[in-house]
Amino acid sequence: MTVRVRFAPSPTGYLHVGAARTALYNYLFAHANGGTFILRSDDTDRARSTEEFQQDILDHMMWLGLDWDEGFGKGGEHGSYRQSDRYDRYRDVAHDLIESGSAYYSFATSEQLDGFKKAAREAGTSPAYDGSLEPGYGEVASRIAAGESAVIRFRVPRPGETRFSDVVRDDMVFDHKQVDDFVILRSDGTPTYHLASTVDDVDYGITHVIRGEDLLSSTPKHILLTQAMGAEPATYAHLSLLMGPDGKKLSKRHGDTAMSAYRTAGFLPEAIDNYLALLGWSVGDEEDRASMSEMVDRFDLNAVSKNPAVFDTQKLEWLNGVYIREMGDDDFVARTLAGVEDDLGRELTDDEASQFEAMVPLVKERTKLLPEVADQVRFLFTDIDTYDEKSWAKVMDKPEGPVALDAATAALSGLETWSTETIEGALRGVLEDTGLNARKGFQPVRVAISGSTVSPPLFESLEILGREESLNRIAAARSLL
RNA sequence: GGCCCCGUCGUCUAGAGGCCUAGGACGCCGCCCUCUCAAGGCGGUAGCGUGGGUUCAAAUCCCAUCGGGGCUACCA
Repeated sequence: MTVRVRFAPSPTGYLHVGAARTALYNYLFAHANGGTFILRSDDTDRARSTEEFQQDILDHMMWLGLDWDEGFGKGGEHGSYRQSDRYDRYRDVAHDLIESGSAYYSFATSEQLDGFKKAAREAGTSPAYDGSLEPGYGEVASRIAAGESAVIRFRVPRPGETRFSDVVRDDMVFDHKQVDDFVILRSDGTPTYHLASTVDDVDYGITHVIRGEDLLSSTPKHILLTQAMGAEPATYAHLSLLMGPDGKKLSKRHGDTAMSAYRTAGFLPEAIDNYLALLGWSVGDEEDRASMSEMVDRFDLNAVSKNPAVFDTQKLEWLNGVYIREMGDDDFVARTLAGVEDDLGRELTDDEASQFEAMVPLVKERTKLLPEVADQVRFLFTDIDTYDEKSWAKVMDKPEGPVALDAATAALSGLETWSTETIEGALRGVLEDTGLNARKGFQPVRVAISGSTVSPPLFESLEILGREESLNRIAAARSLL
């Protein structure tokens, strides 16, 4: 049997990190088993679905490298893979189900239903609607004939129970007393999620449904529906939910849940994929690092954890730093140059681009998030007209400030060749001459050329900045003392 | 309220009766390296929710309890 899995987000919001994790696990499972990963658009909630959300989901799936083999935007044997294009099919199924007695027209009003649920709650019994509020056969026929609108409900066989073996949760059993005669077709003729999703899973030959635990209690409905259609239910796997730092389901109020926020914050897709895999699965025995292909090789749905996982940004940042450090210099430039230019508000000249490239190895290991790059190299491309206040106070407004700058100027201006080695030699000489320790002797120079006590390594920075500019900056700072 | 799921360091996890005086990773703390900041190296901190069983032996099995979460829509 060829594995066919699907990720079926509703375009009612931006791609959420939790949804991205579900997509990733589907992707890993498909690839680990030589299967097909399908993307579907479950847009039956026409009021809340938008093209913008749909596009955001697509964009970020691609960005994360979660490319799909078949489905939305890519096509396949099953049309557009967009549910709103298949209303006729769902309606047909709903009516077939009425024919076969598995569903019925329901006239119960929401007031009646509320009363039913309230009574059940007070009595401490199951609040699941059992169809007991419906009119008799004859009346249904005449009311339909009279054109009265009704909803179509699935008739849950009672008594009874549905059993299934969930890949991550093992044996599950649901008493039908607890499951509603749920609506499959709304009064306006559009399908509900339960119907559309189940019909598609059947029609598309989905073999494994890997989704969030929030759908666990709906699974009996889907299985019952599938069986009523005369089909074999898929294998289900329900992933635990992602939690916020407060232990509650991860949501907007925990800050950023939209994948786009992480993208703009400067996270790498590789790092996010790796991190998301860690949330509910162990990538290796003593290692948390794994590339997509390594994850594909090792992925085992049975080994996925049942525990809900807290989304911890700190570890994500650490991983991001790891990936940045491992990136090739060229790749690093490609991914950060635009951000640097954006920060400057202009393009870099060829000479400046060379300076930037020279700085890359130094900057790479000091970067956790991409936008931090601009902060580190900005001093190369802009005049230092303001110095960081604390930095200035800490090293310049001290007796060693002018001493260090004067000595550095003397030592540096006499240099024949301007290189990291000669610069270091000259400045080390300053230490001996002035008796200052390295910290006191070097920090004033650092502030003079970069504006701050924190910068990339000093000697290299001086070399890259160039002799003339370096000496000018030291002189400018000195004149302020 | 009803039904369902889950419960190992602060966080993510390894652990499927003796290999566990519970391992790894992030974080945090300290030391080293060092021109700042990082990175790196070394060391440390911290956990089996609780109470009963079963067993020669339990983080691992059973029961109860407590705690957290999900669902309970003509949303998905």
